[in-house]
Amino acid sequence: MLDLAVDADMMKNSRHCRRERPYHHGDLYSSLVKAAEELLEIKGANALSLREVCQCAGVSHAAPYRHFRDKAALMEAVAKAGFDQLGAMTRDARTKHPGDPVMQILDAGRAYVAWATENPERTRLMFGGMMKSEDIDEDLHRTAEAAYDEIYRIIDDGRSAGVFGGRDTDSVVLSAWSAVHGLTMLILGSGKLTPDSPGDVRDLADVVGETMLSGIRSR
Amino acid sequence: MLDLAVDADMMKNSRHCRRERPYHHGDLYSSLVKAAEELLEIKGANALSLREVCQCAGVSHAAPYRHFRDKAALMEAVAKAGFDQLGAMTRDARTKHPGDPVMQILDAGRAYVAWATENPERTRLMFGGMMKSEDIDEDLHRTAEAAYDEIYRIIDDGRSAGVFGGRDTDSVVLSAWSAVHGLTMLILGSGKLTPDSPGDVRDLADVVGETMLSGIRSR
DNA sequence: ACCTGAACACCGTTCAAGT
DNA sequence: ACCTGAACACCGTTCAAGT
Repeated sequence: MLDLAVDADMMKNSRHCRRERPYHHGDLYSSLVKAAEELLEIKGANALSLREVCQCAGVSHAAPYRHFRDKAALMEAVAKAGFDQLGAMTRDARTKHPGDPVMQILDAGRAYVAWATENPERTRLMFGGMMKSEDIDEDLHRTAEAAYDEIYRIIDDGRSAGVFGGRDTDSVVLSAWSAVHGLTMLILGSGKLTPDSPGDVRDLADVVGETMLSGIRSR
Repeated sequence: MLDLAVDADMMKNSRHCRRERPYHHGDLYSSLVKAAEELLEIKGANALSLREVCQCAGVSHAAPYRHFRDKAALMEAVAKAGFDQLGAMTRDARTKHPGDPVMQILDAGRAYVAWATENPERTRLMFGGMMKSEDIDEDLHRTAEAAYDEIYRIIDDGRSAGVFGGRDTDSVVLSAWSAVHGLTMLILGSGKLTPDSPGDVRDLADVVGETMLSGIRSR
């Protein structure tokens, strides 16, 4: 809790932090989400305070309560935006390689690992047990489900085409997703795996991706 | 932040919380670790406060600072104990099936997923990015490394025996560990995967384990 | 050597009051 | 309808003082 002056400067210079402030903000909801996303990656989940987010957005520390039930609800909105991006990227990987399920799943895996590596704190937030807690917004659940469905669709199409095997699609999805998600969390969480360039990240994704493919290909 | 009276009762009844308190505690270090482990699983990482841990251990909220640099250092000690258990379980899986690398890795995977499912908050602590931060105790790094080495040894022996393939042992370890760790984190973190019995957990571990084995077996 | 109690700067949340 | 300022109960950390 040192360098308060430095922190203040940093917040002024951050992209989503405003200097001028009319009494009515205009679009405080999405300003708070943007500011929270940015500060989350800078400070980490543990050190991020709602009051900082408010200062960054240029409002008093009580203002968010008009738009969010509490701090957790703001973080849910950040997580939802993340699942939206993840789902969109997976859909892109599918449509980019029509009729080629192997390239679809490999590309989706690369994108998954790359996005998570670039947004580590957001990824940890999304998969850190938040989804498990009782009072989760139905909206968030649906968005996460939609991202999952994109993976399901790649695997299911691949099985229909005879490219992938397995007893049922859910088992194959579970295995493939576990491998990619596991690599992701090991990169984010372990001191051992520390790729220092996007190329390194992609190499790791390909190592795990190839092994995963040998495991799910039809024989 | 409600039910303070209830929480106080709960702490009194918790296993590692003491009622009588001589001025000198005796073994405060390990009492704090035990209390932190227990309260961590009950309240979750976000809601766990050092002051609660102190109350549970029967000392003032300033007492820990004689034994730990700060709150993070106490949590590191909790994580270290977790890696110790994980390493021991993997070693058990190896020695229990001498000469059978397939059963060794399958059993180790089952134990990994089972332990994490029973200790979700500790697992999230261990793999939640803590290891990545700059000022990590060398002790903790060594303990985590020792747990990794147990997995490495299973895979390396299996490759020497011609049971597992792959270009090098590290790639195979990465693939196998990613699959098991990914399943683990999906169970802990996603709302989708919610096994409600140890049998269900084991079934999931076997689904992912079999696919992973098809991927790493020598062909 | 080990622990306490008061103090400090922070935090999330609430609510009457302002615009 | 939207935002502020003061207030409340908490929190991590420090430090002189007690045992």
